[in-house]
Amino acid sequence: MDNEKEIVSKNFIEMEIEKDLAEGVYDTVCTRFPPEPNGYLHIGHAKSILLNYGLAKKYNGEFHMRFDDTNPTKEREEFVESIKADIQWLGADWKEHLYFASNYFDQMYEAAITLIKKGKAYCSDLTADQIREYRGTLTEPGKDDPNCNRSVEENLQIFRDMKDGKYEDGTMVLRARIDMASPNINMRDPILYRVAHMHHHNTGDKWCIYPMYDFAHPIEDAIEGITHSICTLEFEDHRPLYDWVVREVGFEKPPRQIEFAKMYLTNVVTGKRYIKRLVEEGIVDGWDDPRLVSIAALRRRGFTPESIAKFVDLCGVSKSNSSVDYAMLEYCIREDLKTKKSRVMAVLNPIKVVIDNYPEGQVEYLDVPNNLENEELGTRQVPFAREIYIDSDDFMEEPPKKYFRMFPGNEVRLMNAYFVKCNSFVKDENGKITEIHCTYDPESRGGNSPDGRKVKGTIHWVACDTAVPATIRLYENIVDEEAGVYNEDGSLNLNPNSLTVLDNCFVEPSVADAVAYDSFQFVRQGFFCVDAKDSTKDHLVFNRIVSLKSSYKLPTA
RNA sequence: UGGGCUAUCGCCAAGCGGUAAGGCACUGGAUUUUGAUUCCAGCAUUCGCAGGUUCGAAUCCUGCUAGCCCAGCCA
Repeated sequence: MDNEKEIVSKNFIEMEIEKDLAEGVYDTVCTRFPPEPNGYLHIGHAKSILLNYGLAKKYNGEFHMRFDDTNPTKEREEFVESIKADIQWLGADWKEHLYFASNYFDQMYEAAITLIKKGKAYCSDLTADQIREYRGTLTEPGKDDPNCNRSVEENLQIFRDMKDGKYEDGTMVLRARIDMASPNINMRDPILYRVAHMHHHNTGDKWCIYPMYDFAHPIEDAIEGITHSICTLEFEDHRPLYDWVVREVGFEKPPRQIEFAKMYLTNVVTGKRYIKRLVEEGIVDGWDDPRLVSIAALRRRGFTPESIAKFVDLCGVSKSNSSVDYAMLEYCIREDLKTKKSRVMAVLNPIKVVIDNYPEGQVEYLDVPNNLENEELGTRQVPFAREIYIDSDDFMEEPPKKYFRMFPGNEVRLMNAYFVKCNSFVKDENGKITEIHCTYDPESRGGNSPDGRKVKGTIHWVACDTAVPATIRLYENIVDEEAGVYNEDGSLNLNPNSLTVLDNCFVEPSVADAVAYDSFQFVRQGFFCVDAKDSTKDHLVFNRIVSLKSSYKLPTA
């Protein structure tokens, strides 16, 4: 229509795809997300997943889910299940296209035979150390492997023997014959197959030789009819080899590899090995600890799939290494939850307030809209009584200028309830305020006064007798990557504020009906998510997703 | 001292020879039953640096500089 204000520019990958389509290089688009099942997915993977899925969708193509399980030493069934769950949660639907690289081992084996027959691959009994020496260095060319001129027949025989288990691990490899003097180290006769007598989670003990990534990946893509094989920048140097493999093995309409920059979040640890250590050392309580940025952690912390999709979209796709502000992620979840979720009341640091002129023992139920910006969310009944809790931040004995919450003599609005005026307060022997006394205006029920008088402040509250006790955990990101995840002596460099537990909180009773993992906006305090892991009927546990912007700060001067 | 890639506002990011989009963050001001939201305004005379070509360059050329990646029988 004519209200298309947003002119969304295409990213460079879309440009390439459209060029390929226009030039007839490919007729359709087929993308894939090919993780190795060796850990949990994190926010960085979300970008790749949503990018590949989005591209397939945009060009009416196919999106494949494929486990790149060519190295049994690192892979586990547990991870394939968690990865599938995370991708489904993100909404990337692979339909019937779920694949395992290990299911192509036969074709890969045949492809290797083809190369051997063409004289493009040979078997080598050099040790790992020798292979490294022969490879040369970044600045010096390598030397030919003494095995490189073995006859085709002999290579074929040795390769079969490798497959038949006649060689021990590390005693024989299959190498591609390319160019030991190439300035690109990846082209210096890369290893195609290694021997590993290992049980594989999918193929069991059928194989004792396993293909290397550089050989397997292009074949996997080609077999599935992938058109655009999108990966991260560190594989740029591998592209010539990728192209070499699909060409020499003889695939028609071979896939094309395109690389983009990984996404990093500022001050957040995304490295698998660091997270692994945090988990193993018990610093966090698992891969889904809300302080981490694994997909599972973000889910538990309360992020929605939509918020992550928006985030990925906002970040864009490019080839320059970058680190996105965490504030951007927070913005996305705020945007998403803003109109979708109920806005409920909670008191994080309670102070008791007694409304002296409210009848003792009376409880009335106030009809409260769940979200003023979204009428579809309806209303709920919130009990009001003579004794309530308010947040200690919402009262000051001696307020500074421009403080318009509760203080002696000031009238404020209890949100959706009544106007109240503070008359006095009680202190204990330490000078701590223990109780506040107010009077309310019965005419102001619902939060408006018939005489039209205005109040500056609106504060949240919870009736004492019906309040549900809660624990609220305020998570900060666990590690400041800029300062280094680990110190030089190996000790952990943790953010001391990574977890603050408030265990004397109260929330309004309607929240107790919450569904697991549902999120709420607590008035003034920000967005929180019920933590299904630790909540009970009578005691709710919340994780904070994000605080609202610019809360009131006391003037410094 | 080899090869590949990247450099546009504090952070992302458009731009592809015609005179610097947008978002986040931030700062003002208006509205407001959340000091939120919404709204309106402000926010790069300049595109890593230095030359050159051109009527005209962030965009083309040359030379620098900085950062990232590559020497796993990992992916």
